[in-house]
Amino acid sequence: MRHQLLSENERAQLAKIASILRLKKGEPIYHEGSPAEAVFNVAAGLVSTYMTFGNSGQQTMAFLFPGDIFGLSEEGRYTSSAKAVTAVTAYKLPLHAVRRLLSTNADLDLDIIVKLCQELRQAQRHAFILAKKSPVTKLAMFLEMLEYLQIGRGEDHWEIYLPMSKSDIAEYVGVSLAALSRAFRMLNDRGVISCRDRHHAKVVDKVALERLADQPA
Amino acid sequence: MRHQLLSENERAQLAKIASILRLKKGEPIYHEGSPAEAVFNVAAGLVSTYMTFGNSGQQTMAFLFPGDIFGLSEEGRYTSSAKAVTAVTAYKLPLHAVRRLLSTNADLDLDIIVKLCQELRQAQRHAFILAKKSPVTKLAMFLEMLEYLQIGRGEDHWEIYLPMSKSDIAEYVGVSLAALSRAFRMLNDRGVISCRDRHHAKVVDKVALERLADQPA
DNA sequence: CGTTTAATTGAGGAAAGTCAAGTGAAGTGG
DNA sequence: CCACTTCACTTGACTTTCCTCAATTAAACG
Repeated sequence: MRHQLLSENERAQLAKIASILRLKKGEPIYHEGSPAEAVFNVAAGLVSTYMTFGNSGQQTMAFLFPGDIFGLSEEGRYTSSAKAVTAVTAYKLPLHAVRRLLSTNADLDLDIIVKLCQELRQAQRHAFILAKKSPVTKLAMFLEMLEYLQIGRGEDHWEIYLPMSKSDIAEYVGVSLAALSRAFRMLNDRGVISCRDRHHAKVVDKVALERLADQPA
Repeated sequence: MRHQLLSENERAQLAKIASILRLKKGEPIYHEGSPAEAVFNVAAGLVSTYMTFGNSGQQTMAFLFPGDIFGLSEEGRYTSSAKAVTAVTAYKLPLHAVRRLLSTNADLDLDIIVKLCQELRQAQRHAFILAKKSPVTKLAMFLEMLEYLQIGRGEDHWEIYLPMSKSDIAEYVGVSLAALSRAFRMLNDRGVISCRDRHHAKVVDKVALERLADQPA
């Protein structure tokens, strides 16, 4: 069994102070810069956090899967915006209640630290993807990352599940939608992956995928 | 007074279990994938963490200033390599001792959580820089980031101190050294910044710098 | 079944990367 | 104190590649 952030007991405690959110696809959760009143815990579906450029366009900062926590704030304000990528169920935990729980329940701290380390590594992985120049390399790394996370969640992994749209992926890896589309095509044509439909891709040639992901640029 | 990660009391406790490292410029500290035995705390100088590509070249993941902690590991192995960018003094804290301290000293947990949140935001900022396409925008964001950190450390900030070389910056923001050089030149020529020497830059036109940093691409 | 959204594909232009040569500064030893 | 070596950076010419824009096609949704 995989490592759970919270024990059953802890979950029960949190359930008392949490409210349940049910969100439709595309629905906003909070906006960058607005007062941070709560942290969230994804129960089902996919959430993304993103930062908007002053003018237009946006950079996706993270995808949050079931079990993930989001709602990081700085000086009482959210550092990024969040929205539901698919239909989402999430727990909303008021900050004051979380603080109270943290101060009385010492065991919780260690779990939180572990979770934060995971998120930190995740952010670094993301930075690593963004640093690459070639769309193909970015996509290869992204697919490997999703596969890795999927395994970590203990789900089936004979094929990779992609809950988000191609433009969502494009905004996460930092390329244009057109370039991402071409990258997908190239992986398909070369027999590296095989797409059953828009949301399911199977890795056919794992070695080739790794080789592409390890490219310097 | 700025927020300190550790109280004087906590510092004293840590001092007992820490060994002091003195490193020359360029000296390696640990290597990606090697067994993680300790975490480190920068006392003076500048450290960088980086990941190497299978073939050659490397991506700088973070710059660590005095007060920063580094040595993040996953499954007992360091997730990146670390080296001294300048001459460095650092405290080396054996993992077993840190664990013991954490389990007995509850106050420490909260400080660690705060610190991890800071690092997480930092990693996200880095990702944001890497996502930009224009070298000028990347450099502008990098300079703002350094200024911000410098203020956070409570140091003078009428000019920005750049301990690292231009190629170090280039590897952090993800552009070629040539492109970075051109970006510096352009900020200078347009009167946005003014470089006293290789390691000191003054922001002349803060508004223009912000405008450049806020560009979408 | 029609409408809206998502994705593909093509052509053209802008921009950064690479390569390579040259310049400047910093440190070294005589 | 000054040549000499080395390292850090600059600058130019050329090439590659991705982005932009736009026109189609395909898929999802009511």
